[in-house]
Amino acid sequence: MNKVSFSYLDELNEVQRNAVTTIDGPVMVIAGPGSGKTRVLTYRIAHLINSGVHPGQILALTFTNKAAREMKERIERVIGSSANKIWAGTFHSLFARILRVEAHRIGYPNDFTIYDTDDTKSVISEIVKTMNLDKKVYAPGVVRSRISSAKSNLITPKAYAVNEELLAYDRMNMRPHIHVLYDKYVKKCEKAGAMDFDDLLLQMFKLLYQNPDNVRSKYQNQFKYILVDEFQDTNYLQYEIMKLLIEYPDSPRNICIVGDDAQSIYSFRGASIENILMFETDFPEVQVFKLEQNYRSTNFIVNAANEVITYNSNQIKKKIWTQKEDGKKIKLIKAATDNEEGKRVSDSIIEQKNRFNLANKDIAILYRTNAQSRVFEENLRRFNIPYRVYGGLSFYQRKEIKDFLAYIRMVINDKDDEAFKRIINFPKRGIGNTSVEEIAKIAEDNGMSMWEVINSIELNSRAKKSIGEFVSIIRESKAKIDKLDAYEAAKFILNKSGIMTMLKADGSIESRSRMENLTSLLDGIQEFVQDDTLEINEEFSNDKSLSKFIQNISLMTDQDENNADADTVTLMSVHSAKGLEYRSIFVVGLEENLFPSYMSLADPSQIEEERRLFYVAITRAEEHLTLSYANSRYQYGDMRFNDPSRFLEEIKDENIDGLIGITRESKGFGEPKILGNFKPLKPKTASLNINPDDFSASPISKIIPGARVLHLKFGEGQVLSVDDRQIATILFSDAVDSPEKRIVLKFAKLQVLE
DNA sequence: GGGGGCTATGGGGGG
DNA sequence: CATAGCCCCC
Repeated sequence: MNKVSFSYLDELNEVQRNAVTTIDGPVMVIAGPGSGKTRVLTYRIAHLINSGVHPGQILALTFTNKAAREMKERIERVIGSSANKIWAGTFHSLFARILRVEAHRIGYPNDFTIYDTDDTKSVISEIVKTMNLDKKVYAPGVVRSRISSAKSNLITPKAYAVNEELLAYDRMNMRPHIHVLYDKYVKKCEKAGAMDFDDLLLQMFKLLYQNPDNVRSKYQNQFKYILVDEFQDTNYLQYEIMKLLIEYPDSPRNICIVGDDAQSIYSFRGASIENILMFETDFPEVQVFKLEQNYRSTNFIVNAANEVITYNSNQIKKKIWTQKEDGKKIKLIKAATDNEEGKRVSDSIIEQKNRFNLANKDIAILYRTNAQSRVFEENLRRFNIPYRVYGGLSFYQRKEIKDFLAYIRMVINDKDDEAFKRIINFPKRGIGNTSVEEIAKIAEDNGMSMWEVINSIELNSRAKKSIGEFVSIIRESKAKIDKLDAYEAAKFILNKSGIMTMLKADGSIESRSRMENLTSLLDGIQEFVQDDTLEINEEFSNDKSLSKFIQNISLMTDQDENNADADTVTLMSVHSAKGLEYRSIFVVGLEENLFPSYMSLADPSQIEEERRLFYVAITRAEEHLTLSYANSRYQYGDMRFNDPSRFLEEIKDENIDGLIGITRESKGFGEPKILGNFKPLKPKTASLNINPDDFSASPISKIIPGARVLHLKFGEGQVLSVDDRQIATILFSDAVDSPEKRIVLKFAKLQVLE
């Protein structure tokens, strides 16, 4: 029955095997890209379980939802359904889960609200306004990041107020009052029963550190084995939480950290490479395993990665290597404009699919900023290449979804002033800014929530009647949530809110899509109600209330994962590509000011982080790596000109193939004139399967009317005519859209068939 | 006091 | 290009 099999150990190389089987005491795995890190992690967990560890005693922490999901899936494949007993997930989601049970011990309600970045910024703006500070100087984003990094370094508002270094920095930037804002912000969140993303860590720390009712030992006993993925991305606070969980008298200190300093790309949110050094000091008995053999990429790609990273001065010495063949050289696409870049990349994707028999899902386009996706989306659509965009504005960040969720938040936690402000006058019911500010002021002065104010204080605002309407919507909804299941309750609230009525009345295409989104959120809630799979810990699993549903929604940043197996090209930021691999990778927008980002140019350490980011990007590729840049692009509404990225120069020429396509010396405006044929292809174009080795382009002089030719993209065709500009009209009978194509001979790859 | 339209400004990455 | 803030009219 429970036959224990250790056969998976045969699939590992020696270093990997040692990293998997050394289960006692602290272990550090330094894992280069493609070195089988995830395999080591999953097999290590499988090995723990095979060695008699109960799955519920394992805590496996990751940074992104995507990494967590992938880890869980892979563990399940190895050990079966008991995998769902493992505490595997992101720091934020697992700590939120614990705090949902324990928060009352540290003065928070267990059904605390989670503030996302927008909520946080809005709270800060409010404080800046009431303090009569300049909102340009105290931009909410800037203030938020100061507060966030204070929290990440365990600096309380009190400590901040006397920390000369921080104060001096703020004075230098003409923001001497940040410590006051920090203090007020924390108090406001506490009063609203809300935690921001940093609080999920900070309050977890507080819980373990202050140790009410000896709660710490409960979790120390529960988590006998701790694993941390992407350790180079942890911040000080996360490190301290780990230590509280692992360090106690006679602790076996079973902690395994996995990471790669060369892939540290999150210092902007407080991650610190120093944690790796600190770990070696705090756990001197640590056993270190270095995984340097790369199983992912061919040699040209590995070489390029090694070359690029040598330009960084701060790094743990290691060199990745591969036994694979040289493979294809790196391709470079040089475009005149961002739009041409989009076209050439799409063009190149079609060519690769045909020449190398790649599926769409083997291909990913990686960019530095999410805003770059638009041009690629447009062009991929034009070529009828199915694609999927990760990141950017997720489903839960859409306006209509946030509005509806704000209603639900209000119904569940009426102290949630951020939700209150969002919906008090949405849909429009005649309660303007003046009234809202009056309510906010009274709330502030009396230490009440805004909801309490409108329920207890007679306002002289003439919006009184409308406020009454709002109160009854929320009250009636409140009366329902305990009687109905999450789905019925949500449907009731949505109806009451009037959002749907408003959208229906509007009738625009946009409104219709908003209504669809709301309906699909309701579907999601229905699914949640009917879902019968068990969660990690049974004490959490029977709650089907609406409150339970929305509790972790702020943490759900990924887009719907329903069709993860669909055959689509993937578009995403380099950050979210970490940990993934594709047969073919396009890294686009390689220009100074963009990649590396203009934000990083002044600071050498930030340039190094950009370089690590580039390192991450190129090491995602298994066989094909294409780098592209544009001489000019539209940014912030007008045309900008950027130089090619310094990172391109850091790759030795011997690893790079010649240019693809036109080299335009002129940095002119507008569309390049000649770009081949960009009419849309029908989807599911039959792959032509032309072996590139059998293909050799013929000289232009051979392309004459009547000749039979082979084209890499369009297959076999017959030349009808060639005009004096050397443009041939060719009949491709297999082409799905229009069989007749005009081909510019100067750029076309045509082979004359005898 | 509230709502709609126009102008000015800022624009990174993720939980 | 998107959003916030401002002005002006209802």
